[in-house]
Amino acid sequence: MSDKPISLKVLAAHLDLTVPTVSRALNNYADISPATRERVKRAADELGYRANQNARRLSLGTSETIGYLMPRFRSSIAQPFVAQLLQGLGEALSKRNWDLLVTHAESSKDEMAQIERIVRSGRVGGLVISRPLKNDPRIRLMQDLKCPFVVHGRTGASEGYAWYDVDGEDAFITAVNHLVGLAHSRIAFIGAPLQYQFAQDRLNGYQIAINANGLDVDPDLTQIADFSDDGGEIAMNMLLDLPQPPTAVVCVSDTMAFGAMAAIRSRGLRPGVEVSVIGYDGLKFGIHSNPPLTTMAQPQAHAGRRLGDMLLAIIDGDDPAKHQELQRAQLLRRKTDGPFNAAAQTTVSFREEYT
Amino acid sequence: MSDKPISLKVLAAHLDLTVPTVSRALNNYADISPATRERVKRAADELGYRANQNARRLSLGTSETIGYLMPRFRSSIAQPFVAQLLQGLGEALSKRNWDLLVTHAESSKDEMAQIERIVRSGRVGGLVISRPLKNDPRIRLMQDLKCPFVVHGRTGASEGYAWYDVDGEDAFITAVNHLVGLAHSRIAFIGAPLQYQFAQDRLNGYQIAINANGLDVDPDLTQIADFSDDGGEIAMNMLLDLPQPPTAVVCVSDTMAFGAMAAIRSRGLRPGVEVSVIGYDGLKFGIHSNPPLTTMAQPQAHAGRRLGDMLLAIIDGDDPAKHQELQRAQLLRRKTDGPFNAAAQTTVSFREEYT
DNA sequence: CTGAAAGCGCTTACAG
DNA sequence: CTGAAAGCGCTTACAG
Repeated sequence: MSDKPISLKVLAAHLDLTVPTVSRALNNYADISPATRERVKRAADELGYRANQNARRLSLGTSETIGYLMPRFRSSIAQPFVAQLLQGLGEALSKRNWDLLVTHAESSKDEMAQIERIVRSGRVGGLVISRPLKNDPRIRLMQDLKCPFVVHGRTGASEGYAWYDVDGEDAFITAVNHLVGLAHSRIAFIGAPLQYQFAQDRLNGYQIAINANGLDVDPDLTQIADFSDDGGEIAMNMLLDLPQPPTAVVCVSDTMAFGAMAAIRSRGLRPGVEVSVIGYDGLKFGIHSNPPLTTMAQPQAHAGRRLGDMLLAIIDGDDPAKHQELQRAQLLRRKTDGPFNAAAQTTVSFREEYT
Repeated sequence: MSDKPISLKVLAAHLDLTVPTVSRALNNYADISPATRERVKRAADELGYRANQNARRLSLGTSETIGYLMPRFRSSIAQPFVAQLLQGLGEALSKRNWDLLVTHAESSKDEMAQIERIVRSGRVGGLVISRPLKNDPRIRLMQDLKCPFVVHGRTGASEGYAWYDVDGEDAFITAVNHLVGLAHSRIAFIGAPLQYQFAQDRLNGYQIAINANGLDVDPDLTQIADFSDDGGEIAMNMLLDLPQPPTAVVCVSDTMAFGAMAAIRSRGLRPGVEVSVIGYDGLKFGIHSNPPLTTMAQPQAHAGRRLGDMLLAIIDGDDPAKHQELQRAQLLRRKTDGPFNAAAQTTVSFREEYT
């Protein structure tokens, strides 16, 4: 095994057969005698023959490749799960020997151009789109291009295309109810810009649960900030500066929750004691935060595998609208969800009033 | 813009020109009249023409794609920087419109087969290999296949191929010297299995610095464990169970350091007070650990970009041996490196002897 | 059961 | 400056 890859022509000559015959033998055509099929396969193995994919794909008219658009990130802490998602996708694709193409774009405009390019140039037979906006132009584009795709997340109008999502509304209802069960009544929400549908879904869940439990709907308790730990910290500081600060807060991501905890600690308060915090994502790292973060956990590797399977099925002709999968997040209790207590509440107010 | 991608043939017919002429116009051949070149380009834009890449690449005899082998991971916390590395690689490749193919493998044997397959099938023109073993069979394989590659890290014999690495030996000398400067004298090492060259390099640095400072070379102070937070925790527990436990520890990764801190805290000790801890990687997340982790930081996005640039240069014909780049890690002080103090030392011994 | 023909959609000498 | 020819390495009807 070495040097130039060996072509079908060379292999055929070596076997004293014709190129098409060898091709059919390798591809298990029924009309090839078992004897020669074996002979061909053996020789192919010995010579280390591998079909040239560019040629094969040109002939077949398919790229046997799917694309993944990496979410752009502001904060370097933001994407710990990309590796897991890619691994899951890879597993799904490898069953059929498809390739995974990863692209990233600097801006939304770049991204649109990028999509158009890789689709129209036949580089991919399908695309995975992450973290959609409420009204995401990429979805419209993919539909125009008539290229199969699957979305990790949902848009506002989630009909007519394939997606895999975790129910953020449900998760935040669960989180708020859990805090209410711990006797909290001033519960705040730290969110991300509402252009992202996931941010809206989670806010909806928060609001539904607040109303259902008959709690104050104080607009000051809803803080929207940059989707990063710094954003979480800033938002939490705003909340703690309120005349009547919250005793508990739910955050749209673990990363934002880490920032929120930093703000809480910096005032001499203890997450889970004076102020409860619940994150979202279930990052393994949350075990090591100070203190370990209670969170709504979602399984990322599973997401990758499902996304890959769905996309392949659609490429095979399935109706995209039939592939919509909603997972539920699970409350993962660690150390930042504590019971409300009046003493702590006083401490908070005290600090705010007299310092 | 919609439906079937439009071919050169259709575009040529539309323009009343022949296919080769249109091709040359699009590729800026000098022997095409400026007038028709413009006319062709305009039409191409209007019709949304994109050259079919499978055809183009078959004709050109190049895949214009490089491959990245995802490191396999035991622990889900282990790969927070894959996304950053991919982003850096993507940036380097996008300058020339090359694609990035990502693969993963279940086992080392699978990985070898995988490499052989994607290289011989012409799917990639080059490969990025991560986290090499001391004597890594993948490197030999790539050389046999005569396929350009670049290694993220180094093997034992690092000659003759291209690599980008951070100097682990130097980093651990720096870390140990820093602790010595804080008056520590019993300094432990928590490492990963020595089959990985990076694990060996970092151990070497540790040993060099221990000797250079004339400290005890107590073999019990060197703990090799699984490359994960759990591994770090187990190793730290072994160290704390020693008759004379260390007052400081250097860890080969931030993840292992997080585990070590968990072990320290679980005994009622404080990282950075009773036991100092220095990690390696500079994960942003370390800001949020308990307490914030002091670490030897390396720049990951930069690594991706450099790796991509080097590989492209080699594919263009550069001598691989000329592309070897060694970065230095920087000490990033947060809160886990504290001065040695006798009182703390007593506390540790006390706990161990009487409980 | 195997061979001879045609085509996938490009690019690149080679003519004129 | 543009056209007619050949080829990249496969696959798939179509003959025999």
